[in-house]
Amino acid sequence: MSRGKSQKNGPEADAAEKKVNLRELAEHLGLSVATVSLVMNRSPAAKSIPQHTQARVRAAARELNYRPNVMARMLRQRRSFTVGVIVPEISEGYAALVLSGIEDYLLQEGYFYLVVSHRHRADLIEEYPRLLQQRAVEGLILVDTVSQPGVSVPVVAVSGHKHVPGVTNISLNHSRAARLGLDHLTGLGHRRIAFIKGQVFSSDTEIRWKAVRAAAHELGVDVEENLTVQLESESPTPQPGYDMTCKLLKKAPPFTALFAFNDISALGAIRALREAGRRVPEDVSVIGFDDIQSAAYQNPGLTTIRQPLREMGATAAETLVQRIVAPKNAEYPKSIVVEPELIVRGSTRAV
Amino acid sequence: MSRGKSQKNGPEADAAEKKVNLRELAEHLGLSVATVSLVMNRSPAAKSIPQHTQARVRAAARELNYRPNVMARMLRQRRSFTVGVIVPEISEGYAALVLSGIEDYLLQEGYFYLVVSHRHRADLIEEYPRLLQQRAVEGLILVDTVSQPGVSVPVVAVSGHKHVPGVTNISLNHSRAARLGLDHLTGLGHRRIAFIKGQVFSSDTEIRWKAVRAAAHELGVDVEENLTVQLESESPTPQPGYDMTCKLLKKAPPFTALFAFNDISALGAIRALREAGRRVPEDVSVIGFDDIQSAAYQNPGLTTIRQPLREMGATAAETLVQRIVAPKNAEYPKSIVVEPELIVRGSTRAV
DNA sequence: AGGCATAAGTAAATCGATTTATCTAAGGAT
DNA sequence: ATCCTTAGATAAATCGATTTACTTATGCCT
Repeated sequence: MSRGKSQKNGPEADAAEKKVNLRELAEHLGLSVATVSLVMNRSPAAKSIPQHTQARVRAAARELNYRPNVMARMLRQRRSFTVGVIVPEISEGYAALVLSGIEDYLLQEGYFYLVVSHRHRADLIEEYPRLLQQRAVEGLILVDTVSQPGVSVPVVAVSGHKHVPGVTNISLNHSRAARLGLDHLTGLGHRRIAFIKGQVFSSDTEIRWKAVRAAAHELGVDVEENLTVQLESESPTPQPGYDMTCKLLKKAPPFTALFAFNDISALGAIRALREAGRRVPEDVSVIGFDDIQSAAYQNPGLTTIRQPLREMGATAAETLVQRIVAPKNAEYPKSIVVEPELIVRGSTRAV
Repeated sequence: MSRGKSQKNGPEADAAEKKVNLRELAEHLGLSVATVSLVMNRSPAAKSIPQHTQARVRAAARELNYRPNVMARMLRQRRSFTVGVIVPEISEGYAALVLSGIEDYLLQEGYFYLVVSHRHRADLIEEYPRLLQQRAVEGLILVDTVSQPGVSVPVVAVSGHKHVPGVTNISLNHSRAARLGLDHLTGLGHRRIAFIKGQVFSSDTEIRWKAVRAAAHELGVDVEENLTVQLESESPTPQPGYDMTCKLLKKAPPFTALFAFNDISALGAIRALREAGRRVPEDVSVIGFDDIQSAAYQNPGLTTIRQPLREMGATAAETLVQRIVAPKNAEYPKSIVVEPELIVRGSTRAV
């Protein structure tokens, strides 16, 4: 209470309570709703209304605390200034960073967004695009989600790779990413490298794996079947990475480095290695992917391939907004590629 | 393409393209819009309409792929089925988990939510409640955000502690939490315990610190001024925890345990301790707070006081929805308290 | 035959803005 | 005196549903 604002501290405090609509404002002014609306929207048609009247209108609007009803405006303009965002899960590093980039751009442009997370349930992946469209979103951003939305609004897919009509894909330069990672490991003298592939449902799994094999081939590194495992569970925690590394440690020949699908699984891998008595990085170097916020604060700090996730989100939002305001059949980018960056920390070292 | 669905696979595929509205549907049926609306909404007033006609209406709606326009419905019913959520930051950890709980409940009840993050900027904390209300949200959830929203919709504050009219606070039993943590540390024989307090803007900082001091007093533990530091930066990373632990290591007398404000700062603390040559947990035990998802996968695993963040989010959403549908001046809970849990992992051990 | 119920459905108001086409009065030109 | 232009505004349609208060026809009862 000590520093609380008083609840009623002026004439406008009362006015703020009751909502006044355009008609009431117009009556108060002795003008028509049309005039008031034109003035409030600074419409070009308001040019014939003298400055004096315009000022009077705006003063009254402020005084009565007039706020246009968005639902009415949306209905009339057939625009919602809302976009839908579909993510697998909010509670993990990847999506949270992308969302934060999306938000930055959208709010600044006057849009809001509705988020839904499908947790890899196929029925929800099917249903949510429809549901959001019924909610009148003007566009959709899919984050790490493979879907054929039968939609009539613009769609931008972050980490999308399929060419689908109506969809702009934002993706990392995976060839370069793979090359960065393997260059780093081979540069440190590693030859026997284990790999953790992503879950089948992750949209980057396939393309990244292809890129890794291509890069390995270029560098003359063997990608051995029995040094390769694939994440399986849907858990957004490091657990799947832990599980698969345990499996690797059981079945696999010795290896000196591990290339994980992402940072989260790298954390699980490090834990499994430690428990098996293998030190990181002394015995095994581990490299992750993404550069989530806590990667820098692991012990040791996680060497990783950074994806510019926040920028990818912002770019997705920017592209989507451009497509929303563009004419119906305008051209649009089918694909936007962003560049990775190698972040060297303590989890990798020379053999 | 190989497993893509065909783009046009039936008569309804075309119908799905063009939007049909209520009037058109009614014309197609040779009925009035009133009748069709009553049937589609299963309104009690539709009881006089024979089953046969009702079936006909629904069949046509399906066939023409009729989807009611939400904006029109919202306008008429003066309901948006949307709530606003204000968080400091959509990053990993705290807010992400709470959001995920909020989403679980809201979607299931047919609500959507708009998220905004203020990043501790005072102007945004002021502005966003207003902005969201102009967007016609029916209620507001504040997550870890201290604010006096001058609002006319129900508000639920997760980790809110101030008694503000119109606000329901959801908070942890901090006395018990502090007691759990200190019981654990003293049980392990620790007496010289360092503390990291939260940032001044964090809504839990004050109450948690009071609780810690009270618990320490009960247990006969000294809380020494020069073993206490306070987080300062706004960064959502472990950096502030790192910085303050460095400071602690410089100025402070020796200590055997560290009680961090949250898990994120505990990670920074561990890094700082390591760099100073102090092993965790051999030389210093570290206990965190929150139990974020990666806490279990630190090396060592982080001992922490678990807040049921997901449940807190779900409870916040549930309470808010109840308040939204309740009559205008109904009673509502002023405060809901949830219980913490001690999670013992590898970062603490006996002296 | 007259009165009343009921079934089946509809007309019209309403939510609150936006926007186009139109109106009036005053001034200027001829 | 008449016509034209312009400034200053407004009436009314519209967006697409919801919902209340009716209407009309039919059947039943006495």
